[in-house]
Amino acid sequence: MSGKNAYDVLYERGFIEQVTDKEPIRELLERERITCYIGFDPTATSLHIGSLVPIMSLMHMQHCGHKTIVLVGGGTGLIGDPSGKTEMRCILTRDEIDTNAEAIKKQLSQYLDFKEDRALLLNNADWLAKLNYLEFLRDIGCCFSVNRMLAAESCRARLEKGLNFIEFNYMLLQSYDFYYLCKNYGCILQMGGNDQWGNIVAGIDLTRRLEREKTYGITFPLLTTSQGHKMGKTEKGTVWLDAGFTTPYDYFQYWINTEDADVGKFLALFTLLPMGEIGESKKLVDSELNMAKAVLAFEATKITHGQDAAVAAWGAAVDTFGLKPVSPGLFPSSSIPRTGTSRDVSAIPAVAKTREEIAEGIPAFELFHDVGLCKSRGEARRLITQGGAYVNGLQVGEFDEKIGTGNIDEAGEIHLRKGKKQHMVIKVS
RNA sequence: GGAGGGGUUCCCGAGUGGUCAAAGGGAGCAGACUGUAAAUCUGCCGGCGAAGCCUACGGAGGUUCAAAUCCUCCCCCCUCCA
Repeated sequence: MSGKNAYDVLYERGFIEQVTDKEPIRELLERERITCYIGFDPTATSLHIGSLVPIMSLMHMQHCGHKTIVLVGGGTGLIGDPSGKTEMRCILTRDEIDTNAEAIKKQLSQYLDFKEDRALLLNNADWLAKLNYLEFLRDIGCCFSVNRMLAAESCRARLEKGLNFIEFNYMLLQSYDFYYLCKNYGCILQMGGNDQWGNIVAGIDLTRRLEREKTYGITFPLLTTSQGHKMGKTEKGTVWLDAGFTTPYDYFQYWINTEDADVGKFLALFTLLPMGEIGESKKLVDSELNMAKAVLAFEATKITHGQDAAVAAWGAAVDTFGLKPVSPGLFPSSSIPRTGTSRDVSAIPAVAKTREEIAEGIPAFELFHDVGLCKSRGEARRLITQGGAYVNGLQVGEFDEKIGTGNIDEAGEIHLRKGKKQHMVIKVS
């Protein structure tokens, strides 16, 4: 076993909401190299920030020497987990799910080491799809008490709104997964968001009945920001882990805009920096906290997109927001650049235009819409009228002011800005 | 299967023939203040446009000069009964 006890690591970093048996789990993790698993729903071709807590927990488990199984819910995805949702989710087709499952597998290998079976990627469609209904009912269904299922918190919430049979069955399938993984892969710990508690406990019960095997569960807190907002949602929509959906620049910006009250918590959850250094940063007050936010943004971006992309996103922030360098004494383990300005603006969102396209000048409101900064021309007009639009740092006075070749700077670019935070560069060729 | 209640703009939720692009709240955007934070205050908040036009109140028809509002049929959801 390498270094620290995985339970202690998860606990001190704020990952643990509930545990089935605290001391036994701790001792087990101390004593043995175990196998644990977390399921991910293949609802899209990329996971988003909402899945980051589970992903980080698996990284910690792996770093502590344990084996991890990432279970892509290719089979359960056909059903849709009712837990934690107020409405039934739209059901995807088999093809969509297979495509998504593949993409997610690939994505997760950025975070976990899959070499030499240190981590496994499995798809529950491989066993769930083969199940025979009558056999399943006989062998598995008989182990479940409907009374108990109805009493579960996750179910009660949905009982208000209505819940159909396919969803009600979800718990059996997830329980079966745990049993299957225990039997075939020796997996004895399931983790997941706190909304999974009922499903996890049900799986533990099932495994004990069928295999006479003792298994365990851990749940993570369901994060909202201090404002009570859902994690990972911004004006631009979901913050994805895929660079094609959410650029490293936007990803960095998401984290650096963390509310003051969340900085310490997020550093612990979303970076791999030592807790000692994170504790030190608690002394930062007022605007000094921005340094901690920069480190959070940098480290989080690095984990998801790599060092180079993180440096570029940081450079863009230095350039456009005058981000201050982080003091050398703070977060010594972070690889964030410590010195001066980079003038590297390559990470700022950009669009290309030719000289001909703008030769005659484009009315500002059309340009802001065209470039994607505003959803419609009307919105662009409002923006400009309210004084929130800038070209090369200068406020646009009239909504139909012509922007053209005269606005190109020495670097061959035109810088557009919406409000304080949203930048866009037009590269003119 | 029977009875009743519902489906309204991103969300919640008013609105029962014209004054409704539709109250109010939330979210969101912009401005002021700041630290790319929070809180607060102000403005905006369907699309295209000069007036004006188009698209929207589950779906399809109909009545009417005029319908989110009335009628018919259909779909979906909830509650109670079986």
